[in-house]
Amino acid sequence: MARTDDRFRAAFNDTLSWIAQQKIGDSLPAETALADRLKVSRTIVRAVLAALLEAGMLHWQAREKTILRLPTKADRLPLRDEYVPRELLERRFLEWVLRFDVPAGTPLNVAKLAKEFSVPPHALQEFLSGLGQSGLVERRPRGGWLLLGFTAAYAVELSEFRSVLELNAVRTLVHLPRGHAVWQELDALERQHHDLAARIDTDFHDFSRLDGAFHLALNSIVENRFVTQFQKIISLIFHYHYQWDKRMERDRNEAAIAEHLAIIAALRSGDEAAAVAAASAHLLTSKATLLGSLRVNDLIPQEQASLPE
Amino acid sequence: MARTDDRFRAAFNDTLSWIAQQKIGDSLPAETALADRLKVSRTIVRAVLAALLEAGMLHWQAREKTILRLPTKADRLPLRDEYVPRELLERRFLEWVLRFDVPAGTPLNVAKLAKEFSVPPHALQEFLSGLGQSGLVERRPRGGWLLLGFTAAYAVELSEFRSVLELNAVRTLVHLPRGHAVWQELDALERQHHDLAARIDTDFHDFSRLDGAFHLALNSIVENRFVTQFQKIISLIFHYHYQWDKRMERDRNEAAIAEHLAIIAALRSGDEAAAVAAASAHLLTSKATLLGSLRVNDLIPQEQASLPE
DNA sequence: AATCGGAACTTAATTATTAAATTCATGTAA
DNA sequence: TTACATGAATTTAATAATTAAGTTCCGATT
Repeated sequence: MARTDDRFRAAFNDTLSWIAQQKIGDSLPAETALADRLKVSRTIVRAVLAALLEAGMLHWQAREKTILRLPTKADRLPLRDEYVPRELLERRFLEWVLRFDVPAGTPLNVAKLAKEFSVPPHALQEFLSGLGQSGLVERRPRGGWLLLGFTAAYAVELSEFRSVLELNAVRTLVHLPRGHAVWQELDALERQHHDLAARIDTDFHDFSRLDGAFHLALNSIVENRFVTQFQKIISLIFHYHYQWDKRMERDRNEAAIAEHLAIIAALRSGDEAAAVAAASAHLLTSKATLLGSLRVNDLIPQEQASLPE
Repeated sequence: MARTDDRFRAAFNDTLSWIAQQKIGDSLPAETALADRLKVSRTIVRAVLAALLEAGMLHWQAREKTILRLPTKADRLPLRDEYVPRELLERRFLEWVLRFDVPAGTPLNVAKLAKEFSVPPHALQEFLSGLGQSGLVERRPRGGWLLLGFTAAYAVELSEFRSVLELNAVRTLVHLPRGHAVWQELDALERQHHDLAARIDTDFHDFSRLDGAFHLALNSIVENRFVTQFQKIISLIFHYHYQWDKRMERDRNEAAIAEHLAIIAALRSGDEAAAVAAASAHLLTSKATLLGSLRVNDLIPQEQASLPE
């Protein structure tokens, strides 16, 4: 077989559900209307109508489409075990890589991985191609992929790149007029930080989310597709690691809250040097934390094995 | 047919060439040795040997491989019109896009484009997936690609991102010890700039290359895979545009030389603020030039058409 | 003992097939 | 007559099937 007919099946079942709410003798809307409703092309609508005709549920001649009988459960078409959507694949793959089940430098087997992640092989291929940008994975000259992996060097460079982008954002932000929406956002974030600080002993887990929101707010003022794109990768990776390194989590988070508050204060002061200094300090802490979490997971020691060419 | 046997054909022809230099009755080396020499797997070597046997050129039994006759031209296998290697595809595609034979917002037809660029469709697919990073192209939800194109907004954001990265490099560079190799490099570049300035009336075309070398040198001190990766895209795009916009080329280049020299001087002074200022000025000029080249090519006016969903 | 050869087994590049979208032409009812 | 519905053909891309090439394992030979 070639392409799957999942789309047809879903449309067919949806149509059954709709018919079930009608009466015998009612007629169905026009093909285009059905297509709109089902969000599919007319081609599928016609295939559905043909199937209904075949099942004796419909009288269909030209524009006349009359319901002959109501559908039963047996009429429904079974859906094949669905493939995982792309976004979930991304999550799973990153989790798999970052979670170190895989040593750096291993060749990836597309067919096997595809099965493991329950996606068609070419979908994985495409995903990996797109991942080239992240530097986590590399194409080998004659076929196959190599997992470069999340090494210490990678973490360092990622952190440094993050600093470059974020300090740039801070430098811009500090000079923005007070009317800019970002200041309100920072006010709200400040309150949330104070709030979390007060109940840090029990709720320190909530920091990961707040951290994400804080850095997103800082960077939101830079409207640049390249920055945004990298921000996505960066926050994903930092997010994952924050979640896993459980050592001293409460204390780390408490300290980070203080650093965030210091940054907000420095930004408000309008003093660029002070804001940059506060942000730098926090970014350094962040970097150290990320590296620490690698050590915990025993990922640091071996520098990437020599790659087979 | 499935996979091509180009690799086999090439190996076969190579082997013929080698045999032609031997004498009848000589014997061939071991399979592994041949595989090493031909840079292919033993599977192919054995296929080649089998083909030689078939052609009556070889007596082959177990380890005995004796040449029975020397090959003629007729023995050579014809190679199919070869597919374009990936790198050339990249060049052609970028040229095609940046040269705006294509309006922004057009859907791309993979099959057709693949034919046009003489690559197998799936190779183009993969290429496009990898191009996602550049923001020039976008995947549509249910199949197909959309060329976002090289719009004015794109050029602006690219320039600004470039500035962020390059100013960061400058900030680092200015504090490097005088013993660092980059200072020698800058000395050499300075000489080349003076040299070109002296013969600018005739040789202004040479500036494009010198410009590339200068910016590469600045950024070379930042050892960061993400920076490097972007640098590649950036220099590619700027390079193309410099080549095409022929207005005032001599004057523009002369001015740019002066700006480069100012940057070098400021870097030498060790004054970070001055260096950043000089670099900023040049980056602004660069951005203006890039935008100007877009205007020349009539790409600015229409903001991206509303994209079909 | 070290290397070579035979052969099965993996892996991924390419082609072929099919579902679905789109387009164009034609017909019908307001 | 005109707007909209239908019929049918064409185009497009997702998936499966096929085949070349790479890898590994094991027994044989020097």
